Amino acid sequence: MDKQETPGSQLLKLKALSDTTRLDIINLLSSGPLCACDILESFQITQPTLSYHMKLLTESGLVSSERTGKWMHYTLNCSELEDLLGYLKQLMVSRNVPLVKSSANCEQSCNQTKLVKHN
Amino acid sequence: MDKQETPGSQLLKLKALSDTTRLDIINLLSSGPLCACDILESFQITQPTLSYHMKLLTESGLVSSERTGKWMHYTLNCSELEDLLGYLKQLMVSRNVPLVKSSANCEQSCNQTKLVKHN
DNA sequence: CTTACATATCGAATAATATCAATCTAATAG
DNA sequence: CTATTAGATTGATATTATTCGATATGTAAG
Repeated sequence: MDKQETPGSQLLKLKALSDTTRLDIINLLSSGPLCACDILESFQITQPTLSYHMKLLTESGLVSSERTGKWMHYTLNCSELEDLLGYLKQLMVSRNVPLVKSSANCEQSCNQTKLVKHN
Repeated sequence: MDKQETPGSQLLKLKALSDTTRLDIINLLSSGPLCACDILESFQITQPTLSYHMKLLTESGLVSSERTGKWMHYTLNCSELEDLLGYLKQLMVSRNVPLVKSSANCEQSCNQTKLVKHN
């Protein structure tokens, strides 16, 4: 019943990155760790909203958090980003493994390379 | 008023990839071009739904479409994927450019590297 | 021209996300 | 202990995405 997650749950990361605010936060963190108060200043959002976004980012693994006294420090987790990169990179290596069941309706024509004409 | 797009509109691609169905479609296409009818067979969705997803994928640039008679052929656009990869990769190169305005409230403490203690 | 088939679009229903004000918790300072 | 400050959580609401049935469009075949 669970949604089929891509290996290593890359989908979660992609979801985390698919929002302007969060992508901007990732950009900020790419320059080094920051505490929530600093991140908050860069955006026109309220503190609860930032907290919500940081939760999604940390849950995706892309960002790790560490408490230092009252402050939360957020760090970009490069190894998880690398994993995502690896996953996406692998999509570009044409695997030539027919993941598609042979077609039923347009059998003799579809499912070939683009040069094949449909009768 | 427009949402600020990341360079080259990578956000659109990330949004396109942030859905299980679409990510699965991309996976299918990574093995080679396919027509809509073939893609449709791999999923438990209706034809209009597939059409909707293909629209998002092509609008993001990640997939290009070509009509051959009645059939639509969809092809993974590797160069656009490469662009996205490049964008994400660049996030891992610590730029050391302070994109954050110097903090106002926790001035003397936050906004430093993680080793700095907040007094 | 009519039919059949592949895909796209429309409109409406539903589900998932994002946002905020209010409140809570944890940590430090006094 | 009390007050203060940084963040998290909650509940309500607004916004956006996803999905489908119905229908439209485009293409080829008869």
